Amino acid sequence: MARARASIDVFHAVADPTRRAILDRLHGGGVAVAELAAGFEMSRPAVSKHLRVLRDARLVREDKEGRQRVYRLTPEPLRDVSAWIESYRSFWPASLMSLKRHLESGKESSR
Amino acid sequence: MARARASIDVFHAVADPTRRAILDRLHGGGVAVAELAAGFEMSRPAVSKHLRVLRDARLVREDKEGRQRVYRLTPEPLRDVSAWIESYRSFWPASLMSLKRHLESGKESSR
DNA sequence: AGATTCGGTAACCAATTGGTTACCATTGTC
DNA sequence: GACAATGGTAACCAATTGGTTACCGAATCT
Repeated sequence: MARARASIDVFHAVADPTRRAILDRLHGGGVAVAELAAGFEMSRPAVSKHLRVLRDARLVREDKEGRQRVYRLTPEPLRDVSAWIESYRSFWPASLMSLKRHLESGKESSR
Repeated sequence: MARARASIDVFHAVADPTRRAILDRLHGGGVAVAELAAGFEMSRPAVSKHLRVLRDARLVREDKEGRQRVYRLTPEPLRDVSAWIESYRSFWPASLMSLKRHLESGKESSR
């Protein structure tokens, strides 16, 4: 809710498998376009267009480094998706437990 | 991972704002098609088509009751989306805490 | 049985999507 | 300065989407 229209359309951006693959690929750190595109079957401009959608959705950031453009994850907008799903969590309580345990294992002793 | 191709395409199903609205509308319990459609600007067949997509994605169930079809939420496939987003959570740690607190307040004393 | 209601599907249409090739601006190298 | 590398954008195209109207089957009510 902080920055009003922060996300142009995160749900739409994330709906495409290629775009999710791009995000997944960026998970390990910044990647330049050429290197990114090399990992896909499609042409470089096609990847560029996907990157644009991701940029518009604020899911990635573009850093100009020399003559390359390095793309990096900025997945904060996914919070919107997560928040929306949150209200459906009550329908699968089992997963609640495992998530809780997951969080617990990260923090150890809180309560 | 359990049932292999359980979801035809949850991400796609959820990408459309109307379909999300339908799911939200179903949040309170089962609703028949006519009543559902009344809540939207578009025609009844248009809603029917959205329902089909949601059905294919296993996000809703259709119960025939008399001559009505009552639709109900079966949002388990959203777990796939949630799981995918999970790996990006590390990028916004603040939310981790609040979620944990949210879970804690719901269960109170576990272990 | 006949009429009515409920809702899925078919046929169709305009707009959008995801891909292509061609072109261009910018940056780095010789 | 000339040339190569990098990558965004334009123009175009086929396939998909989201909507419409028309039709039809199934269930309910006289």
